[in-house]
Amino acid sequence: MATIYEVAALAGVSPATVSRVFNGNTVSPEKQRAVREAAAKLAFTPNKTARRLRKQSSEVVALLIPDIENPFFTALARGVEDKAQESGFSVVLCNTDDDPGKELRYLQIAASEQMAGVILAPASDEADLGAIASLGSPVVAVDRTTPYPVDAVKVDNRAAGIAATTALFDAGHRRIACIAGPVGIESTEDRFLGWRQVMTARRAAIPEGYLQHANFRADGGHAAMRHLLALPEPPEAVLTTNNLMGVGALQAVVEAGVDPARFGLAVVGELPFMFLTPPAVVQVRLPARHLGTTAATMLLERIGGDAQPPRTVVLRAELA
Amino acid sequence: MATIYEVAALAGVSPATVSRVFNGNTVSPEKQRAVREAAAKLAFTPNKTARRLRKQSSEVVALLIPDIENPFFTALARGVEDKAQESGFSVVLCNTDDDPGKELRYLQIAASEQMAGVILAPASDEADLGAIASLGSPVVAVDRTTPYPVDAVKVDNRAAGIAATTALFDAGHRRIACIAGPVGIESTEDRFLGWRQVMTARRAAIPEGYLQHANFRADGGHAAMRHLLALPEPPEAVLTTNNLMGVGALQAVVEAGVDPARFGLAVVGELPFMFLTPPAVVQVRLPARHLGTTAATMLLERIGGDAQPPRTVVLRAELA
DNA sequence: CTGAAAGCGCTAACAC
DNA sequence: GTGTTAGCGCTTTCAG
Repeated sequence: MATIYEVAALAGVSPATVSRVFNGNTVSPEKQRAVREAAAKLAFTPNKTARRLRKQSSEVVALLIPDIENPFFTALARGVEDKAQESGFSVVLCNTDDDPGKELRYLQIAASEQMAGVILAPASDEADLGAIASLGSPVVAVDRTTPYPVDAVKVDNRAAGIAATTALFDAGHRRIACIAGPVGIESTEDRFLGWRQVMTARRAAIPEGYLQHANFRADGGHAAMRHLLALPEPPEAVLTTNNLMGVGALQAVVEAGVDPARFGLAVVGELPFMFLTPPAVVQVRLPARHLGTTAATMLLERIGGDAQPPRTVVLRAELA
Repeated sequence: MATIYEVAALAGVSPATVSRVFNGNTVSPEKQRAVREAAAKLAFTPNKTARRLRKQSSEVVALLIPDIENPFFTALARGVEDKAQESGFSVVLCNTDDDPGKELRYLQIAASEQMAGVILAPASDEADLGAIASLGSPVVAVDRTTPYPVDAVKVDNRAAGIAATTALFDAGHRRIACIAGPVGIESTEDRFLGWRQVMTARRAAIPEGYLQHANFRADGGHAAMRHLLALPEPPEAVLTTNNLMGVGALQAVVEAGVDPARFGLAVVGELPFMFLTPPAVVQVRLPARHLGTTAATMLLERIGGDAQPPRTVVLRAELA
């Protein structure tokens, strides 16, 4: 790897001039050319590490999400990467598994690698953004918000819950249960509130046991659905507040020998590669990728020096 | 962010000693303690950038894959991240979209960021590993191999094709078509060869048009399947050589009003979240995550100085 | 076992 | 417009 000094020597200029050429500063056309030629000859690539040490910042952002294998976060990640890439940024992927410890460790790495910024789907309200924030690196929260005054991009979860539940009503169902995520997680809580709002507005009873709190994964949805189906008066329809629980719930329905197309299953989120026909599951599509691009855009603006007060942008989910 | 000098001053030692403490070198217990205390008090985290500049290497590896939204690569990525994380490495995610240009650009970034290594699912045989290799950074190819003498982890694709086709035979099908990926891609080519081998061995005819080459995505599989179904003598079963084409093919089957459970569809790869019952699609599970952990393990060994000649490890796929 | 000092490659004042 | 120079924070000889 050639250095700026070797290029300078070959081009007959000073290192500073080489640096200027590669940073778009004013340099006379002749020297400009000489430098470029020399650089080409030596296959010179500026050493980003040295630059980073000097400038105290890099073209790398961290993306902290619970699990890249959740299709929702996969799409989100893709959106982030696309946008970052466009602006010459790289993104380092961090699976937190919703573990505050892992999250914290990654946040520290982000700081010590002087990453330019962080996009974070907080594992908990306790996410300690203090360290990274005090460092001056911008943070944007995605999918979930945090108590810290940082930018955020989220979905209108309440509306999503309402849309899904309404669709179930419109399909003729009345005895509608809800499989919600763990208590205390904002996104799922809001979706559940949407469900309850519709139920109340439509004067539908909510029998004992119709609200299930499950873990956020497929096994949680599966167990909850089995439980619901075993009730003395089982529901005729169910809303799950995220995609993975929907997967588990659907599995339980199928296993129970119930025709999923007759049972009313609605999920907030997408079940990728669904082939049941006619569409047996009501899905409220979350704009996952768009969430990612939006978050990345905001982060890049902050990195670019934008200093307006923290914004929260809310994206709408869409029934489909 | 406190520096090593501030810690040194507070602890009453030299910067070198602080460095030694944080690098596990021999330091007397008392100074050891003094340094740790001072570091804790100042919330000191070693600056990785400075260390990297000095040591000419980092704890970051690049992962270049076609598309994180392909569940196969999602799982692979998860495996890589898990393993890397275990050893204190971060991974930067790069979607090449099978575009050699993008691939090259990322490879250059990897070099100029002095990343410790690269895990690459090569977009093409032309992947220019020269630059990165000459830099001394290890590379391991994953899923697909390359002409360069680097480590590789792949699947026994021929066996996977054989297993899938055999399963179709065993289910009673004889007129079996194959939707293969683009020509020239090793993995898909081997799977297709597995199909042909079984067809020949079993003396099954391969009518005109029963071999379709499609792009690697769902729309490719969809179009190919429509084409097959429109044949004067359509096949009674079809093998697709990757997951996404399988998705498209299944969609086409369903759209054509054919019961997928009666039609014989086999795919090399996994269709995540399949709920058709009874299992309507033969799937040959690819050990995607394992591919990732294996690749990461090999890469880390190389980074650790392992200098044995390049190895290729072949993982088996499993029918399920 | 420990300290002093010399860089790693680059950028940003500061002079000219 | 261009060169000189002083670091960015760390690791690593080299002495002691």
